[in-house]
Amino acid sequence: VLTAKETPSPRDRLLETAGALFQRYGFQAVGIDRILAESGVAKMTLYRYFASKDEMIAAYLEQADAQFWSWANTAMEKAATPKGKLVAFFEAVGDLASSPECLGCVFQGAAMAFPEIEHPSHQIAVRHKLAVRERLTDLAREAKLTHPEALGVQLALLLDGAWIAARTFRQTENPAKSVAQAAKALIDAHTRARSQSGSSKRR
Amino acid sequence: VLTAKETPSPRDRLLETAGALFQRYGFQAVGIDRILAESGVAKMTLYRYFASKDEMIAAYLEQADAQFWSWANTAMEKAATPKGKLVAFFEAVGDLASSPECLGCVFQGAAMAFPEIEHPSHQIAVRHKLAVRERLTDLAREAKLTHPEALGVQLALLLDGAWIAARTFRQTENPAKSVAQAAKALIDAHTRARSQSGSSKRR
Amino acid sequence: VLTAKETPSPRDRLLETAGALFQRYGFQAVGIDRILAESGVAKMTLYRYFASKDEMIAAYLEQADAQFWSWANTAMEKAATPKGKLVAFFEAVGDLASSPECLGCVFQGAAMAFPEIEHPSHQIAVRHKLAVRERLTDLAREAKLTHPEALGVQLALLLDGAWIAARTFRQTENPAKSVAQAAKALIDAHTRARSQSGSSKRR
Amino acid sequence: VLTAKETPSPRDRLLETAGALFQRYGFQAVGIDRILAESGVAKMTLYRYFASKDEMIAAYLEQADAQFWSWANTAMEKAATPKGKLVAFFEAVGDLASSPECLGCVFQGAAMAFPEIEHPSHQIAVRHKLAVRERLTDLAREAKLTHPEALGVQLALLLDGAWIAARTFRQTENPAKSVAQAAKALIDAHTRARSQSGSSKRR
DNA sequence: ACATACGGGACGCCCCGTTTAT
DNA sequence: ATAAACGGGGCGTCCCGTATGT
Repeated sequence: VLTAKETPSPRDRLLETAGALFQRYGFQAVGIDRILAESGVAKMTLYRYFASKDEMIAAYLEQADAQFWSWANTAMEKAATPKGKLVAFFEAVGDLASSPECLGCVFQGAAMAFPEIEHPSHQIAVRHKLAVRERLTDLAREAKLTHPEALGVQLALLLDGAWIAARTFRQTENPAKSVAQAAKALIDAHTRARSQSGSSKRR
Repeated sequence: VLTAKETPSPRDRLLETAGALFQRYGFQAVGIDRILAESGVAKMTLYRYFASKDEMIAAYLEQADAQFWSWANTAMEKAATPKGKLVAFFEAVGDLASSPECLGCVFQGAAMAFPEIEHPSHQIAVRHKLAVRERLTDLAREAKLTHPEALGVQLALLLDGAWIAARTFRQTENPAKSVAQAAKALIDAHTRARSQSGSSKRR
Repeated sequence: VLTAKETPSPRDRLLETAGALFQRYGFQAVGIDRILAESGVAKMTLYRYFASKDEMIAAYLEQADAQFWSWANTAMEKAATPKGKLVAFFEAVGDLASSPECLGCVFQGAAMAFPEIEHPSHQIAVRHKLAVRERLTDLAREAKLTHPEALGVQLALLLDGAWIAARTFRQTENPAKSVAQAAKALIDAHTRARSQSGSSKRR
Repeated sequence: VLTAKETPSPRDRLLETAGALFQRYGFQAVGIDRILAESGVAKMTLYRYFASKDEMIAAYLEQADAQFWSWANTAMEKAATPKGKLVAFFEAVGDLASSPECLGCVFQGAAMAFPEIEHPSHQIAVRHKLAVRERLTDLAREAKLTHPEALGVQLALLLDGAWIAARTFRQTENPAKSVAQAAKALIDAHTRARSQSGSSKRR
């Protein structure tokens, strides 16, 4: 009934150590030797779990994606209505992104470190961002907000702005806390009957 | 009126070549040798103008900052009122960030590539972002919008979201175009007499 | 009369497989994993019989020493006189060393692969070579040849020259066949009454 | 008129350091990192002179071949007649091979370390050994000895026996000194008018 | 100012011999 | 007995900054 709980598997140790280093220093600045040294794992062990450093990065990103959704769902569970979930989510984002230990969004880091869109890790980042946008759009639709697709896109922009702000301004002048207010403003703008965005008349 | 323009100085050639490479591939992925090869400048020449690669990056960022303001001012000149300038700016951002040749914001790239906030290039990025926020706040204040500081922060978040989106989604599903609509919504929210942001009543 | 012969013991399978690989590719180029894979023995089993790869090599060399003497005695048995045994031995050596499947002398290989004379495997090689020299000297003495010690040394040199030639020239231009003629010449030189070797007159 | 004599070129430093290490420890036991550390040469410099470790080994062997002939010719110059040259050569070999600092023949080492005859370094070793045999045969022919080809082969066997003995027995019981006596015996055997070698019947 | 070389170091991927868990 | 893990090392590539030649 217990399955190897005292010592986490080398794969998990690798991903955990690598993830911490990647978040703090970036994918390119962290060499596998450092990951191995800090995780106490042998080099051959790494290459039996992952074919290359890039694959380890991809595996880490997949895991981070799952962890993000777990965190996001937990944050949204506290609200009952779709609109409440949206607000709760952005309040949680604002709290997290303005906390000093937040290092930003690893998917942004992956998209920056691997600029070629065909790169597997870049693709994972794109898929993650699209999924987040989709989720926001779905909530907007469930909340009967006007132009849910446009709102989803706008909220996604705001979200990414908060993450990059968290990384840029770590302690000082961190603007990420304002993301919740901005999100509420956008939601409110799509709550009123008279449309502002979308196809009303302009653009 | 300007002299010696047919042959740009080695320093300018270096910064131009390096800038193009840095934007496309990132600061870490571009080696000094490639910059030299593509610019046709000798290595010793580089080190007579810049003490190190980092200093060259810093010089490039300073130049990019000036170029950004030149571009931004040009975009805003087309409008007469402060509010119009804000809108014009975000429309220009939306056009640029959603164009396929846009590679995102180099200051974000610098902040990601050099995560330590004490790093000179990171500091330049922070200063740039603070200056942009300040400019947006000033325009909001000049436009007599409510809570100009809060609006400036929110617009800055939106702006960074657009830049990072431009880098992440290059061609496909690029959401950066929506930044103008979102900005207008936030501006509108701060135009109404009854405050939405800040401490009024909330949600 | 001998029991359990259909399934040789893991130890014997290891030594046989390892020996074949060592002879062909050398001690350093053959890894433990390959020996295990080709012999079908588990790794732990190997380390239950031998404390290390070096000890397995040593065990293989001891076995090869016994096999050498078995082969040599068989070759010499065909002659009745000590001198005849010497000649028969070198004729057998010439035949073997010039055959295409001969891979040379493993003791030479051990002496080359482990140059430190204190190394156990090097020591085994030295002892083997000394024993061969001693045997040749004894036969020379029994044959009443002049200066049997000197002749033993010279014949040993010739013998080693044949082995190394067998390894160097595998198929083409193999000179090892000439070892028998050379040995006979040296034996003849020590058959004459008037000494040629030793301190006769010159340096 | 002087061409960079104060500091030997990196290539020469590499070959000298590598040669000393290869002779003492063998080709496989010496890694390029150790060669670089002991020679004070950068890794990239090595790979600008040699495409691989194997090519460096081959270059070292070619240089060793030239040095061998220089040494051999010097030894043979002291004698006037072809037969005297043969004797002088083997006396020099005996002196060198029995000296404690002699580490044997690097071509034998190459032939053992790279057993495949197609391997470039093995080929160099084969060519070296064939050239030595040819030289001995030529001298035997010039000396009007009987059956010069057979004598050349036999002397070559003896020579290789001396080299391998020098490597196997370093200090103790080194038999290499006897190579000169043995060579003289073989030369004497081929000096007499009536042939000893071949098929006659003996002496 | 160019061009080439160099030293030093990091890194990626791989393999080896050995030990420890299952 | 299967299988995984581990420390250590090896090779080849790359990069940065300096030092030459010239």
